[in-house]
Amino acid sequence: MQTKSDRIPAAERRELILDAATQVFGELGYAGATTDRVARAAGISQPYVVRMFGTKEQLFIEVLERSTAQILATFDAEIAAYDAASPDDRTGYGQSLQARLGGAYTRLVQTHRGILLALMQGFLLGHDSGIGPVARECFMRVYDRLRDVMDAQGTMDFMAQGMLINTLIASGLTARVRTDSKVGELFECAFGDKAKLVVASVEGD
Amino acid sequence: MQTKSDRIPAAERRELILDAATQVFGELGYAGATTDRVARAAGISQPYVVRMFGTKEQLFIEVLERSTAQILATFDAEIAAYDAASPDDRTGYGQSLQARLGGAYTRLVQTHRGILLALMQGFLLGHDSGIGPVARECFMRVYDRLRDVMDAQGTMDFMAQGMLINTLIASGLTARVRTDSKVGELFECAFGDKAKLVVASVEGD
DNA sequence: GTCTATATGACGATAGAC
DNA sequence: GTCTATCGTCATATAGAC
Repeated sequence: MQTKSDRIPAAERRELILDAATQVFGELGYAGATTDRVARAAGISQPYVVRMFGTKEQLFIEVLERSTAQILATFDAEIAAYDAASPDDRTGYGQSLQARLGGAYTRLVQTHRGILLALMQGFLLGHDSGIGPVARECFMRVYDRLRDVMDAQGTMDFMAQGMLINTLIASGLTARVRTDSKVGELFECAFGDKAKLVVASVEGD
Repeated sequence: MQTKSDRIPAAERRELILDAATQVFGELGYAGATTDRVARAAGISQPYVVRMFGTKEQLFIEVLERSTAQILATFDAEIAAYDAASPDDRTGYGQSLQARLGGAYTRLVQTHRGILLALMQGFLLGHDSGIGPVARECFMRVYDRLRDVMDAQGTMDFMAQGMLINTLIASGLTARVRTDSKVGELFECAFGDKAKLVVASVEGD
């Protein structure tokens, strides 16, 4: 199956594997996912995945850390854009910035759902002595960054909505939006005018 | 190991197994849990667990359904108590009832954490063709019941906070409440004056 | 009603060739 | 840099005794 042109640099291969692993772990969870499924999603053999990351656990940890970094980068960009747009007006800071960050999260749901789901799967693994500490650390990194630009209650509300959104996506309720009016109503509340966009993006898996 | 006095009626044994399974699945997730761990938590042999429920999947499904029924019963009791206390005043319905239901949820966290965590684990399994539909159904049953007594936005907010709380518990951040002031602050927002009580109850696993 | 023994399959990880 | 082959472990489920 292997031809000469399939050989690519390790650093690049790492990223491809991490992309695949983020998707697979996000969908199946840590225990539910297999290194073989990750390998197939990345188009390589199972032992190569293990060889490159040492263990399945280490791979998952790297997925969690990369996902967190990506979320923070997304938020940072939004905050920077906000600061650039209104460098003088610091009074209404929290309100409008919160809306911007919400929009950024909604965009993340559409384009990089895997990183949100993989993190969510990690959060539910607090009991695990290897993964638990990493997952908590990731959670707190996100919290801290948001807390820099919002008050405690605002941060709590923002993250709560994020967790609900993650749950709605992970549970697959998106597929019911058109047939169940109650679900549709829920999505309107969670995503506002972006609800239809989000649902469409999730359907095109 | 078995003595005559260990033999108990099947119906009663079922409940004991379901109790144990709720705990184990809540902590380790569906894929991460083993029927052997459930069996040990219930004080019986692994094959007996399988014999009684057919498959691990079926056991998990029954856990999800029982947990949902327990949550709904808790809410129903709270709603009934509220109706009894103020049968005439229907104007301020939503506001105060919401606080009551929040209190009920907080009590559930302290006394029956497993049912919330097991459900949460189920919600993240939307991809699974056997469990996914059941989990979505459970989610919607809770949503529908709350929606009967709140508007859509209120229901969304309530469930969002619930999902955040579930995540905080599952991730094990409770253990950090005393050492990390940022975490403490988060819990104050999530649980208000009940924060210390909740933390204490979770620590006494 | 409950156990022991075990068949069967799956998964993570290692060895070693190319 | 990547594969094939394979080992050891563990987990679900079955068979059958008590």
